[in-house]
Amino acid sequence: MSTGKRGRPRNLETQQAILQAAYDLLFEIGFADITVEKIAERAGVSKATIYKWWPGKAAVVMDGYLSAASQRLPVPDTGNAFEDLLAHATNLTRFLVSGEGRVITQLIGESQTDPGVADAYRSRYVQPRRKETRQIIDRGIQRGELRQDVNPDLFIDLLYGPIFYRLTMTGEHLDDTFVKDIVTLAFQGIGQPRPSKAT
Amino acid sequence: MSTGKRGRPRNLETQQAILQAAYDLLFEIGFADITVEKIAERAGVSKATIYKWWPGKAAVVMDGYLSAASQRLPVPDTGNAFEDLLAHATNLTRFLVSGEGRVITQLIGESQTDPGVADAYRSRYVQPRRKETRQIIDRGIQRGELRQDVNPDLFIDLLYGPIFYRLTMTGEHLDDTFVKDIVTLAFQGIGQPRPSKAT
Amino acid sequence: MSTGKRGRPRNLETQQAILQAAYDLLFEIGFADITVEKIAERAGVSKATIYKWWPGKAAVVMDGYLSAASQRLPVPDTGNAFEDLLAHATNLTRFLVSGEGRVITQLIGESQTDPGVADAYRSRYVQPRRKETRQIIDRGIQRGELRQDVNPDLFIDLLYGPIFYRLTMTGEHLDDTFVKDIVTLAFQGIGQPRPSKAT
Amino acid sequence: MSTGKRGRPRNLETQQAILQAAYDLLFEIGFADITVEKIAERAGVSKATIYKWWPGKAAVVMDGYLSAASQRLPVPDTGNAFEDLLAHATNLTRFLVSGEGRVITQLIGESQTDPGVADAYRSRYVQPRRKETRQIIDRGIQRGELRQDVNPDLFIDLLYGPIFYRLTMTGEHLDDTFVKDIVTLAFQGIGQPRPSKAT
DNA sequence: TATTAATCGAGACGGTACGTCCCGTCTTAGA
DNA sequence: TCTAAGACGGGACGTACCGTCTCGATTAATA
Repeated sequence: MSTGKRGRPRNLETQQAILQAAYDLLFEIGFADITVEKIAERAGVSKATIYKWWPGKAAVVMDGYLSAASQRLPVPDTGNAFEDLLAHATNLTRFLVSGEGRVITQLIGESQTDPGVADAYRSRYVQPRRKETRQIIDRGIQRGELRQDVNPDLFIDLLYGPIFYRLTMTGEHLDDTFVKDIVTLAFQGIGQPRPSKAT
Repeated sequence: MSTGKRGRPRNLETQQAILQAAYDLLFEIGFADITVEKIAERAGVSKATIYKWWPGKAAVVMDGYLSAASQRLPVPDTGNAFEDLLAHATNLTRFLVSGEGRVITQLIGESQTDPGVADAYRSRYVQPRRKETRQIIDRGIQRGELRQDVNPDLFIDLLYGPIFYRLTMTGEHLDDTFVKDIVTLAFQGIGQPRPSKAT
Repeated sequence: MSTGKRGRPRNLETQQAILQAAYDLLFEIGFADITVEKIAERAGVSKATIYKWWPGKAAVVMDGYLSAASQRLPVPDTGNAFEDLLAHATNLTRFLVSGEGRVITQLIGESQTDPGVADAYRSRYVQPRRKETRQIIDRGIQRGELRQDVNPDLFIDLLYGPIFYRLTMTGEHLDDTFVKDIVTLAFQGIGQPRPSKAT
Repeated sequence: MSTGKRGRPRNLETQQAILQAAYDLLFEIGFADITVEKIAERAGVSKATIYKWWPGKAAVVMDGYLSAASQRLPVPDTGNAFEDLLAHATNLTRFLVSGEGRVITQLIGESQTDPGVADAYRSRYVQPRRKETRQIIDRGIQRGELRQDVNPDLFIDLLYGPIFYRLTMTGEHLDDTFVKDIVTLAFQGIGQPRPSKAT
């Protein structure tokens, strides 16, 4: 009875080399200038091997990035929701504007056109990050620091949306001050504070 | 006296035909499948003419889109900032999720990689839209409906960031309900309402 | 043990198809109107493949011609040098003025400008032909019919030079009579015959 | 009559400038690399003007060469046909192998494909030269130094054919020795000298 | 131990689009 | 009226990658 495991097994090192090469190239020459041929050459691998396991350049590069970039941001837990969210958002922003995080915009860009890439990005990057952030928010809600009458996922959109909006669309400066302003504003709301509600 | 206008003048119709062709193709086959050759063929124009005036496909297509898409969103003025912003954001969102507006994500995607395209997009699309929105906000501030102690540009980031965040990154559903929720939340803030602080 | 034959081997049929296509086009539309694209299309081959093995159109066409045109002229051997040379020169001339041989002038033309083509033409066409002719001449010398005090290669220049001179430069009529006249004259010399020298 | 710029046919200067530019370029970059645009630019003339008077690059360049290269070779007249022909052929050869004359091969090459160029070359270059040479030959015939029973035009073919044959086809060395050998051989014939015919 | 099946490097190949160059024509402004 | 400047449609150039396809060599599990 055959287990279907005949033949030369897939070489793990080869896959690693491909992903590593894709990752390195992402920083060295950028997504747009990457080609499957360059990945193959740097990995010391044949093009056919790459096409055997991935549908194309975008998939390899995204896979390469997601595999390597598992260095999670720390999830702060100071006992104060505002402090935690501010710290987290600040960390994220510092990462995004660093050379390291800069490649993310390119992958976001590609994912606008390539559904496979978009899927991978969302399931392997966005969702996990949201889960982390939910921890902070849930703690804040439990402690009564955050509203309880609203779907808390919206909090994430409201806090992180503006950051990515600047990053990918307006191109305006992204720094700690901006993050602090946005987080503060998101906490307080843009509406005029109710002047002595109970009056 | 030479006006510097020697030689056969640039044919305006030709440029129009090119931009129109690029625009049409954007909807018919999508950004990724557009080629300069297809634009040239459809416009009844030679490739060289296109390359004479634009550096490449991305530039033509972006130009074609921005030239055609001058159909401005109406800027509501109901006398109430919340209503105005909600209406405006809702209109924008409806446009973005329509077939018409869907192409925008592709251009945003491309602009992540192509600085020229990003510049064009920001100066000819983002900035004008922000100016419109500033009118609403300024009116709201003057009427005392919106905070006066914060840079009002942040309001825009807080309101519209989440919409584009969903559109381009999380891929989650974008509908009127979400917009209403976000606008409402942005007004109130995510923080627990101060329980009659002054009491 | 590796024979250094890694990779997919070069497809012989492909090369044949390219050379054949180039050869056919030479007769159908002439050298000037040939393009690499036309060769590729007719051969059912991609342009890149052609450029991989030849530096350009001229090289392919010349190669195509030389590969196909190995139909050698017969080398007569009647026992008489004059008869042999006359027959050979007549055959050559008839060939040159035929549709078949007419394309040669175009290749000669191209070789004036393209050193690679000139090299190929000389080593694969001119030299072999000269070798053939040398056989006739050597026999004539051995039989005492031809001068023995002169470099016999000059004989070839003297006999065949005038034929190509008419063909490529003066454009005057080339026929059997002319060949006979030239061969006869080359045998006798243009100088006044020594009037009974020994008298 | 007027010496100023008034009423002076400007186009004559223009024509000269075009022909001069074509001629210069022929030496500087060679026929193959010449373009109408380069001629126009160097002549300070518009392309349209060139196309108004010539059908294309080959025609202009050939015209430019033939107009400039009217520096005739001297036609020697020593009283001896052999000496005259040798001197003339030597002069011609020296000219042909010089940088100056080297461009001729390129024009001969082009004329293999372009009938207009071939016509111009033959009527304005080849025929005049032949006429000159006929003078020498006619004198030789009258003096009894050259055969009288043969069409003297053949003499020219026999003498000059080999020179151009080397120049354009075999690519072998062309020097004074070769010329002397060929002229001598053409005088004597390649056949074994008649051993005292009348004996 | 030999067979068999799969992996893999190398690289040829058909194909598509690139961005450039030049062609030959045409259109305007200026002398 | 002639012509320079130069826009334009057209066509071919030679290049770069795409994704597919042999090859031959390698590698283990199976027989």
